[in-house]
Amino acid sequence: MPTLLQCSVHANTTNYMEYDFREIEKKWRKNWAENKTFSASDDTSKPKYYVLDMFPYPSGAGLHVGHPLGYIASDIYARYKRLQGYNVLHPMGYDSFGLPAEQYAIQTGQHPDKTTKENIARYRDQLDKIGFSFDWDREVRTSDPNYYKWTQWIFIQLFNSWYNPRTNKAEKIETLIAIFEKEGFSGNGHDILTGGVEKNLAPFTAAEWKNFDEQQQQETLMNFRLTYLGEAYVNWCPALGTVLANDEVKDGFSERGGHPVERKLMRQWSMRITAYAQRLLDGLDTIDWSESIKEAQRNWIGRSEGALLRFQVMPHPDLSPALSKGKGANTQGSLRSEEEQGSLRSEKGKGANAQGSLRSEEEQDTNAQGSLQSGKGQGTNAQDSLRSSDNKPGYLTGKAEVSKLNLIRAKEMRDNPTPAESKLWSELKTKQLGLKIRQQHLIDIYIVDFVCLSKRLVIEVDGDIHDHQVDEDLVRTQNLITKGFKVIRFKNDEVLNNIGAVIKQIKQELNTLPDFADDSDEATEGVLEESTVLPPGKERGWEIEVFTTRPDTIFGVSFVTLAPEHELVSQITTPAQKAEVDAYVTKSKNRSERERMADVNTISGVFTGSYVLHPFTGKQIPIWVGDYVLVGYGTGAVMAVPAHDERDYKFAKHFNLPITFVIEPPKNSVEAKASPETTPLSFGEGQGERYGEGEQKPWAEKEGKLINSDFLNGLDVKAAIKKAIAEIDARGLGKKQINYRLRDAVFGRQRYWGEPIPVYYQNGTPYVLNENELPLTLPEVDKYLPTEDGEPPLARANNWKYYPTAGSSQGEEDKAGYNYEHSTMPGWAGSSWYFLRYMDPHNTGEFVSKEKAAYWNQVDLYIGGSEHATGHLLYSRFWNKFLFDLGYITFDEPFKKLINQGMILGRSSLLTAMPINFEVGKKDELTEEDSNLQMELIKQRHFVSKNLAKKIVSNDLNQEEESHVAACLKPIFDEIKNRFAKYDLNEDSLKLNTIVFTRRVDIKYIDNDILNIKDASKDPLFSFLNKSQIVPELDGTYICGNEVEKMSKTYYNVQTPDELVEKFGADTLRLYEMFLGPLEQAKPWDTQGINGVHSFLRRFWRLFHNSENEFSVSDGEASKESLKTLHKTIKKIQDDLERFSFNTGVSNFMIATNEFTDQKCNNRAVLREMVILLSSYAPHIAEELWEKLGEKGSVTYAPFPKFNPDYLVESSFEYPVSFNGKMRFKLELPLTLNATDIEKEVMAQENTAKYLEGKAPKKVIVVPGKIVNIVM
RNA sequence: GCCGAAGUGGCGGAAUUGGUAGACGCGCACGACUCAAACUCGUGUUCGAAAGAGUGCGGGUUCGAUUCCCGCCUUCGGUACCA
Repeated sequence: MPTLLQCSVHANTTNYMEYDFREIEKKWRKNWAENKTFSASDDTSKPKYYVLDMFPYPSGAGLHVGHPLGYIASDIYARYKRLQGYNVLHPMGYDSFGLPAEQYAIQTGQHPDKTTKENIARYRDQLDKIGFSFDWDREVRTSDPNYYKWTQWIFIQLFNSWYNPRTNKAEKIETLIAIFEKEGFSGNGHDILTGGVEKNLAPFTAAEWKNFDEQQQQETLMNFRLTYLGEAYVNWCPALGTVLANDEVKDGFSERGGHPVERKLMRQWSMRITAYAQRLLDGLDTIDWSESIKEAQRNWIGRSEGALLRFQVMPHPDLSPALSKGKGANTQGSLRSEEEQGSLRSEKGKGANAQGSLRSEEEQDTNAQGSLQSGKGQGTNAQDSLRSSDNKPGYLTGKAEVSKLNLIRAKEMRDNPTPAESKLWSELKTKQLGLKIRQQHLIDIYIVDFVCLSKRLVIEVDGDIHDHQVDEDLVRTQNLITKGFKVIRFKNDEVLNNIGAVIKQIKQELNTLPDFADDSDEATEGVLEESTVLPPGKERGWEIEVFTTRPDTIFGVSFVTLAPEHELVSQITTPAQKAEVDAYVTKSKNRSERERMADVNTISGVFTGSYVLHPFTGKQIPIWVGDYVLVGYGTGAVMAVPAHDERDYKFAKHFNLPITFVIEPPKNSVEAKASPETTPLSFGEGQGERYGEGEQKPWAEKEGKLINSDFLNGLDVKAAIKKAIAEIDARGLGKKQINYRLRDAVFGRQRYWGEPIPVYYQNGTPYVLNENELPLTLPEVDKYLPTEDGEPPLARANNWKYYPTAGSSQGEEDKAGYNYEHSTMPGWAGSSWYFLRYMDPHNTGEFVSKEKAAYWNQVDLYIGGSEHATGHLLYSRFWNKFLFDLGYITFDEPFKKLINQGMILGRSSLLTAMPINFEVGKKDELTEEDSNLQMELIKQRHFVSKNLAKKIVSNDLNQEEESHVAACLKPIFDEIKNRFAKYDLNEDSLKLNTIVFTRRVDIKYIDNDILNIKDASKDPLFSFLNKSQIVPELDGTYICGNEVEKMSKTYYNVQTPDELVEKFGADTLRLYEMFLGPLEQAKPWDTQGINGVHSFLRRFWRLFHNSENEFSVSDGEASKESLKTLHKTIKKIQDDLERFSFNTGVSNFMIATNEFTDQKCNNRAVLREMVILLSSYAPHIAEELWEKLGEKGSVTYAPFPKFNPDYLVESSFEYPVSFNGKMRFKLELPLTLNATDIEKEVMAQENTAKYLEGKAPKKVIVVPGKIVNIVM
């Protein structure tokens, strides 16, 4: 071996001519590459093991020592599994689309592909140096068309699929079409609905579906596709010119680049991840991930169980008829976020139809519905919503609330009048009044008993009334008044017993009223016959829909709060409140997310002037607007229960709104939790309602007994929730509901450097490409910037259009071609399925073959940073589940075990920077120039070595140090004395100011905390050192302080692996990174310790060599001690690997090596096993020694040593003898002794008597083979 | 605020099921080798002079607690008016 005798860099003495890691590592890197040592075979007869690292983004900065930490751990494990005989898949590739390369391209004009390739080359070079056992033949890059062809293909599969709740999985869209053709679609209640987004889609019959034209069908299907075009509020980043995913935004700024982000409504491709919310939640229980990541995902999905509850709005008489119109507006009430967005857009449509109060019902109905429907976030605009009003079901239109049942009931009402109604009608229809009176006539949304349209007089006969009917009648009356009607009421008794007086009163009323033209004869009657259907006896005004997890507190509702963006706000605000509400809404909308976040404690809100009716008590409840309610969650409206919710409580306090306690905390809880501030309340009858008494606090816990709550009284919270939901459901006020915080994922980016979305538009309708037209490659553009009219960069591409291939049935437009989608896919697209491509990276016919996917299956071990907790790790689970549903793969979860490596923190070196003081007596006489100079000198920092600085601050200098510091500062003080003497310089004031600042200095100028002043001051970055005085320690060294913080260029604390590999070798680096501490923990980087690990490898090397550095091992029997050391080590190493405790693994190698050194063991058989053990941690040195031992082939595939416990059997044990649990001395005893004998032996000891101090032991605990404890 | 993780020498950390606290390494001190330095090797190194004390703090369970239980404090990570 040439390496053996060659001198290493350090080897200028014979003593140190040994382990030449540079030669060894170079040699084996080459050997592995040439022999493709780590190539994974697809030999399915062997057991497989899949070890994966998180996909790196090849940034221009290259790797620092923190990056390879996880790669080293996974590599050790992969190599361990190979030793165990597994067929190991351990691939690596690059997530190579992304913003930084594009930003660089914008700045420099360089094609991002070029910079990306350069960055990858650098990454590869760095990775190669560390000796990873990646199978590079399987490398994938997301920006490679051969790869993104399949990303596009998956997009198409998602587009062509929907989520079927009946089967609870994704299916081809054809199965949905089959359902439409057979059953049609029956609206809200239809169980093929998913996700909630499309729930307001209008019902249609099978026949109607078949009659839809192409566009209508496409629009309808768009409601169900798993990737769809829709309008959504997005995180828009103006600086980057693109939208960002929620997880790419941190505190209102972009994660990459730190630019401000704002909310904006945009037409976007989205992924219906919400369809999988429940399965993504359930799946967490089946995988071996850290609890913190699972918890983060659970929070992100944010499931909450509760009830959807409708509150009827009581329109205020002051509300203008035009505004108050709109039956449609109430039917769905408040909306989810997507809907909300739509409602903002639909204003136009709404305004357009809301003209007269007496247009035909049908028209009103459908228009209002249509405009509302358009808000369903399905990528429509105002035009669409207008178009949709022709009542053709598309995904925009539809009437949700009309049911045949109601129609029948309405007719029944008319056909079966009460006796009183019947009696009155017989009088009125005789025309004795001289005016036309109508019976059971529809006005707006109400069926009135009788009406004279030409006089606008409504005559009502009340049945048996009870309390809350009064309130409902009040609403009805008020509503009719706003429509320009006068309402008179009679009781049943009056009609039945005194019909004459009733008729007389009616006549009087009619005489006093002016005439109106009765122009609605046919129309209104017709409507009544055809489509007007109302719930019996239940009039409807607008409704506010709220989501609550606490339906049990329904009787504690004292107000309802709407989000400022809520669509009903503008409609229900009374004229008196309008100015105030408008101002508030405008202010809230303009507040940035960040502002709202920073300002959570400021309570703000405004009263709308309107009320809702309590669904159970009929009480009036004020409607407020408050920005503590978020439009994006639930329905954008809350029922406020201030007594049992912190935020509601604060709001109520602030605006002095009633607080009604409805839950009495359990007695013991109150006592336990009571503090002066939370004095238990007295919950007696009549005490329920309180107005802002300071000492009362909300009780938000889910325990206690219900009070002041009618039918819920006495129940505990859990039971009350159940009963409340049941009652809400039974009375048709709402229903049980599960809500998720998870939003659909926006899938488009207005950027160049990403996968093109394989879609073209024909008449505005999006179509996906055919599979054989993939990949749709990224076109060339002149600039990587948006066009002048704000289109994404892809719009710049020349003549980049879709020309249908054979098979498409297109017409004239063909020649011109169709426009492609101009946005590209987000960064997470390619990384959501890459783990599958590694299984079959060169397959040109499929994204992965079924057989290979079945064999390689789940990733057994996945290592990466926890920063991907809610991004990548959620999206890839989603895609995996989707591909599983479609039968392409056989596993539902992609990553079986996940380990998050902790961050390696940098250790920044800090200079202690101190300013100086000096005062002048004649301040006023300072020239401007000198005054400036004084300021400058005072601002100037001087750098004092750490230990001296400490003493200066604590005024602890000795004589010698004092004069040393003075000498160091003399030049600057002399200068000051010269310059400022004439201003009556106060020389006593000339000293260091003890205010201490710090300044970072590059760690490359630091060795063992000592600054290399000479080199550092030559660096332009630290030229300030030249201008300042430097005060070193007495021995002339300058000692730096240090601080542990993130490794970053700006902190000058970045340690690259390259330098360390150069200096110590890859094996040392690998061992040291593992040795630092537990893999999952964050830990500071400290280069000092690397020497210890390096010298361990040298000692290990020396075991195989004699003092002349010649390879020398003995062939005889190993000593008993050596065998014991070996087998102890085999066991420990294996145990540590199994529990991913790599740091203790390294320790155990050191311990073993120390022991072998002591034993002077160079036994071949023992050392051979040690080489195999070490090979996963330090593969280069292991290969070299393996070869020297005369073994054939790579150590990679040697069998892992077998642990034999026989070698560890001991005949005696050194018992620790404790007194009261405190170990005092040790005693070696044979292991054959039983407890009684051990006790006897211990008690016989002199030492025992000494520690007993003459007392008799109370008890002696003996655990054979473990411990002796004497209790005194 | 909520959720998660963690607090052990001068430093990184070990102690796997309740059984000798501080393995291993760094640093430091001393010694050997050397003209000398580096390297290497050896010895010591929780605090305390000692008795003794000691794993963030205060309690508890136990013969025995870094480990289990209760209550706090601090640090780090995630998340945040989520109804």
